[in-house]
Amino acid sequence: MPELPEVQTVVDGIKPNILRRKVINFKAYTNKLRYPISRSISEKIVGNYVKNIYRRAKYIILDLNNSQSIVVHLGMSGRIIVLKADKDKKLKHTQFIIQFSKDIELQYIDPRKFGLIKVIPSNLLQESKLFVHLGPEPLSRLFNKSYLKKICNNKNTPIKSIIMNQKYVVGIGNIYASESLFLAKITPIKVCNKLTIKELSLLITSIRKVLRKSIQSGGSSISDYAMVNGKLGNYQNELEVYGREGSICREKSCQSKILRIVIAQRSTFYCPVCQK
DNA sequence: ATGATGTCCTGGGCGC
DNA sequence: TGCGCCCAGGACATCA
Repeated sequence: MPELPEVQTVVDGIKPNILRRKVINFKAYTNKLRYPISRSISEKIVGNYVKNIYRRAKYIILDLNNSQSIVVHLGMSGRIIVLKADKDKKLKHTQFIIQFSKDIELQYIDPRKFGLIKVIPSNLLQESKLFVHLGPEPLSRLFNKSYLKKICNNKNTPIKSIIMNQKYVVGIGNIYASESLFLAKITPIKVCNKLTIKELSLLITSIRKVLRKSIQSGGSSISDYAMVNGKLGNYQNELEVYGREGSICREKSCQSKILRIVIAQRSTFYCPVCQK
């Protein structure tokens, strides 16, 4: 499911519900997501209130007043919903619940169990194993053409693999990689050291445009993603190439069909006419 | 060291 | 209706 726009939508959605609320209970319904769920989570978080909520890459971070941070990743199929905690009722595939004061709770729903939850001291987050290899945020100035050019210069990897690699730039997954490359009119198999600085610059602005637009739409609801109130995002209706294999390209006067190929084991969609 | 491949896990959709 | 197969938005470990 969740790439940067979806994670940002979750963060924006839970923020007004739990900011300054106190954690009063933590319950896990599985002992393992991507990693084992530590038994000490409860004692590290219960009784403390939420000071700040933000996103880094595809991680959701809740800073607590005791200098601990709750880190959540949604993996492929993770969702978070905000509920009134009146009935202690777990939904299908809920893997953990965090209860807050004033009867608010977060339920983490994840059928495939590829997500994670970890509590890490706030001041050690950046150097933690989860964060230390992360590249710049795509919406920040650190992600610019000279930076990207340097990365691309001595590699013959397809450009799509570069922009999906969290080491080089974070937040872009399979959907938005295809969408950004379409907007930039660059074919996803193009070897990255063949791209000119101009093309890379256009790719950067395209990535930003696609991500910003999707955030405004509440993300893409494909299969199981929804916003924290259960409403669907809308960006799935805006997708130009992702999931449109065999359909006609939407670019004016282009009659080509959208193709699907596999790059690094992942489905990749593009227009063979518009993208060079 | 880098890039390609396999793997964690479950469910939905399809063809037979 | 049921079974088996393929596919899925992520990210790591492992191997060449």
